[in-house]
Amino acid sequence: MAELAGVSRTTASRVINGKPGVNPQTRKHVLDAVGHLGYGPHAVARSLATKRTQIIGIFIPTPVSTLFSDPFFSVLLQGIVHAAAAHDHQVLLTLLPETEDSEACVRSAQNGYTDGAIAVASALMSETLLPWLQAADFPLVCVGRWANGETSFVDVDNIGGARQATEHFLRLGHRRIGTITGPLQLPVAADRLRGVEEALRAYGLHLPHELILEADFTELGGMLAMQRLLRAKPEAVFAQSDAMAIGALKAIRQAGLRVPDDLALVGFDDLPLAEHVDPPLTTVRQPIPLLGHMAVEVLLSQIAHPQRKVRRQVVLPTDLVVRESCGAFRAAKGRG
Amino acid sequence: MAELAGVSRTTASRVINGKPGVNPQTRKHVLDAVGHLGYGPHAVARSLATKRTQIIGIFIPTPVSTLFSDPFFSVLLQGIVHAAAAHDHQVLLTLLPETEDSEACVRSAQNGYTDGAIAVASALMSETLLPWLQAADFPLVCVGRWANGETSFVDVDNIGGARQATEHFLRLGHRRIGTITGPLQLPVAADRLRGVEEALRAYGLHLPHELILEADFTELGGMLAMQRLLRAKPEAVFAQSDAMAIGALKAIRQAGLRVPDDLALVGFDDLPLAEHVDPPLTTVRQPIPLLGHMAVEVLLSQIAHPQRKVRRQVVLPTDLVVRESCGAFRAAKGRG
DNA sequence: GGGTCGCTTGGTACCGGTTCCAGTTATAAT
DNA sequence: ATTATAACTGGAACCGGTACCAAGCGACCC
Repeated sequence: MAELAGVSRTTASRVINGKPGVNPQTRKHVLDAVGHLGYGPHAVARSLATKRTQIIGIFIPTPVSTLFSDPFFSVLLQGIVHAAAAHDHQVLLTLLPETEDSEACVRSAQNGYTDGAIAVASALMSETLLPWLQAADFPLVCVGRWANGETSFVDVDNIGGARQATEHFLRLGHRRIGTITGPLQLPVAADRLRGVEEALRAYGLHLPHELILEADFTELGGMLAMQRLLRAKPEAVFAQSDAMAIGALKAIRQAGLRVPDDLALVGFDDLPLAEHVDPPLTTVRQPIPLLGHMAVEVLLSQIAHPQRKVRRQVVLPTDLVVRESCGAFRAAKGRG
Repeated sequence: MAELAGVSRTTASRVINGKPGVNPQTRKHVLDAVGHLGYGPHAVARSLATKRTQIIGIFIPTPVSTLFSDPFFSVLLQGIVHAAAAHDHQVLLTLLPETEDSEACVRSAQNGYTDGAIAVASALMSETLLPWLQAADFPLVCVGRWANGETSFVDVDNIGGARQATEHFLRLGHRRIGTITGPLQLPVAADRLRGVEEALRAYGLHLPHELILEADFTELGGMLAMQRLLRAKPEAVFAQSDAMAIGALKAIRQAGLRVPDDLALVGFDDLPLAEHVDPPLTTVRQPIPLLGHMAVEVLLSQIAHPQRKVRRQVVLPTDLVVRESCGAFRAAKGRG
């Protein structure tokens, strides 16, 4: 122990934590000793005493651990890790075990290593785990809107983003607009659908049933949905994710049609992939790193003020990134 | 505390850890109490006593934290997290602060929260941090070969993979083969270059200087390198990463040439992106999730047997994934 | 010169587990 | 009946820090 080199551990503790009320000479003496024998405080012991670990958890239900290969998640994670580091916190990846006993699951997650946690919204999460976590009064922030008003969340403006995409189509002259959605029981999918409907309604249009295809956010799902959607002969298609848009692209090409000449296409996310496909994908960009930052901010403020029951709910704006697949450049050229 | 519900905490501890020597009736009694008041052991306190946290760290120097958006890293991380979970461990993401005082940096990383760590090889890591970590006798496994023989590592067979790609070109009849490398001071880049040279040598050929272009593994770097490489008029090009191959693709197209008709191209990694570009990229696949698994296995065995100084070094095989960009299908069609 | 105050410092309990050892009781052996 | 032995349980120390409180000490004031 460092305090062998001079003083009592109380004083050593004061020096190391930079607390006031220590003689400058004593302080220097302690710091010398610290430097001399390469001492570093033992974080675990400190946590036990202070009841703070400076660690925030990320809860991932095992069944959805394919999340990792989702670029959305990667970028989100990067944002979270950076924001956490800026606040002197570390990030613990916690895989929630697959079990029907969600109470035990929550207990194991809330094992004391984390001061609070961030969870990515998913059907699984919301149905089984969230209620327990809330009941345990554990600081938690969801990424993605969560229907229950009790929980803090950060989200992007899904309704607005979908509306932007749809309005873009409408301005380009398209009227028969189809959409490929995610699982509609997820708020994110329902919101994006609603955005499409709102934009159409503002133009006095409505979205007929046969132009809505429900899929699962994946590329394969997008391809299958597009194959069915083609029968309804849309002029333009808004896919709720870039992955589905890319699947749709394949289906369209297989059907012998061209994008954007025969069919305009817009995605959602702005994955790095989006600008590399052929044609480059017009898409709705989400400020994902910012989303991660906000999640950390909200979580830390909740940890710092556990008594304050205010749950903060943050919604960030989206941008439409216009590339080739929507046909806007071609239309402009034709006009100009 | 749970032991208020019956017995001493010693006995409670025995029950919870499933140790022998407890009366079945007492055991049941304790378990009832545990279930009744929703008790879960406090991981931090346990760690303090046992000196084991069941957490493995992943060390990421801040300057290279763009790693997160690298699909290689995402998949690796997924493999690590899964393997760790299978051994009842969690994963802590530790961003190493940017500072020239690498000793302090290492001390902060080795703060007691982790039983050991996995680090992704990088120039930065190897030059400054690794020596300290080794000196501290801290269980550490590198992903990517590390020149110093003292450290455990897991890696893929970079030499073999590059050889596979080159032999593929040779079998297709190409003789003037160019290559775009990563930073050659990294073992991974040097190895892949060596694989190319070995394959050529087996055919009695050698690699002239003007056909080697050093880049930085990124798409932009690949594009710039390809622009210069085109002057040497290669028939086929092996890029040491898919990202660079994609950059090369752009440069080739800008130059008015077609792949694979005018120039055959092969990458390395098999990113998800690889099959979506046009033309789909022939590439050398790395077993990345397996790499993560092995890293965890090696690390845990090292943690379990700290006295045994044997550093394990694992090298996994690679596969050539043949798609369109190498021209093999076209060649076969032409022949058949 | 004695009392108060402020600055520094050390003593001690505590966080919530684990571990070692001693003690208690029941059972078996002599 | 007495003692050895085994099975079970509890007491106390310990892991390495932090927090609270008391005490030592010189300066200052009256």
